[in-house]
Amino acid sequence: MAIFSKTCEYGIKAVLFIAHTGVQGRKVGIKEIAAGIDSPEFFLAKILQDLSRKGIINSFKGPTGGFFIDEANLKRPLSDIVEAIDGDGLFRGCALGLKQCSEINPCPLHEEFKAIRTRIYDMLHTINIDQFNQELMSGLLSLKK
Amino acid sequence: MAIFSKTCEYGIKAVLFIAHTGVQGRKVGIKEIAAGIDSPEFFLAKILQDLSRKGIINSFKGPTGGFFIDEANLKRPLSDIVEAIDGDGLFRGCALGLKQCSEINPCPLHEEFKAIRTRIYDMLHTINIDQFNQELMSGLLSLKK
DNA sequence: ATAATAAAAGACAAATTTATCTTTTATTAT
DNA sequence: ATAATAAAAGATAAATTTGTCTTTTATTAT
Repeated sequence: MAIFSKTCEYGIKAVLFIAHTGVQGRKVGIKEIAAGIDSPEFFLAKILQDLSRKGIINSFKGPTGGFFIDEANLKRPLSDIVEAIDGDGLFRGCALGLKQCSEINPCPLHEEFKAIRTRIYDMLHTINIDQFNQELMSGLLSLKK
Repeated sequence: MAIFSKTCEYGIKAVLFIAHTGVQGRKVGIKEIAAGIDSPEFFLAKILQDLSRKGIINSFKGPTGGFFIDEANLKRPLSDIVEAIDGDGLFRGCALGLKQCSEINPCPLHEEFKAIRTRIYDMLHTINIDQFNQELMSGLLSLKK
């Protein structure tokens, strides 16, 4: 198992890709995004539609249309994307899937996972989308392979 | 998304349950385990067969048969179970699923996830199976609900 | 030896995730 | 107005995960 679902992996990569092309004030089409992050085009389209409907990314139809991310959305933490796709199970759920796991009714892993959950939570809430633009532009970071 | 797959959640809970009944030098049948951890019986059977085949837990057929965990296996770290079921993606894989993600070809989340991966790795390798027996026996920990 | 017991193995099915293709709608440029 | 473009929406399907049931094999007690 990976940390995120495939859907979420594609979603995050696509959002970072859109943000980074947006630095040039440029909208970008699904084909270019899919190629840029090495993901199945039609599947990614579905994911971006979903994020778009939820207002996390922005889009226009028609010629000169495409996806982009406005100022407000650029400031979003990564957790917004993760939550929209995978939910909050990663940083809120019980490691053993117990509905009623808590401080007073802990599962065996409760204490040891607490710190990790917090850590993941903090990270996803601290990082925001435009944070990587600089490094992405200069080719220091990879979104494919 | 949860941290572990359902299969892995059931697997871990079952192993802890078997270990804890084993304290009384007692083998335990699939029905009792499934009831004890609130999991689908036949599905769990498959999981335990797999762990048994891999030598991570022990079993005997026939009357007086059942599952148990021998001395050596009780000393195993939790990571052995997780790896046997979910693989090592959780503490080794790239957060964005990139095959070639590394220090020299990092994905955008590489640096920030490094610490978390290490943390999860350490935790799963530090905890061993019989570690919870005391608290499980005294009812301080929950394996169901 | 035989019947009873319990795990192992096999076969199948539902549910979910991942992926593909087609049609529709909104927008732009001519 | 019309044609071209690109996302949105709809429909379908493959693959994987999760779950269920039946048959076989090993072991024990009678």
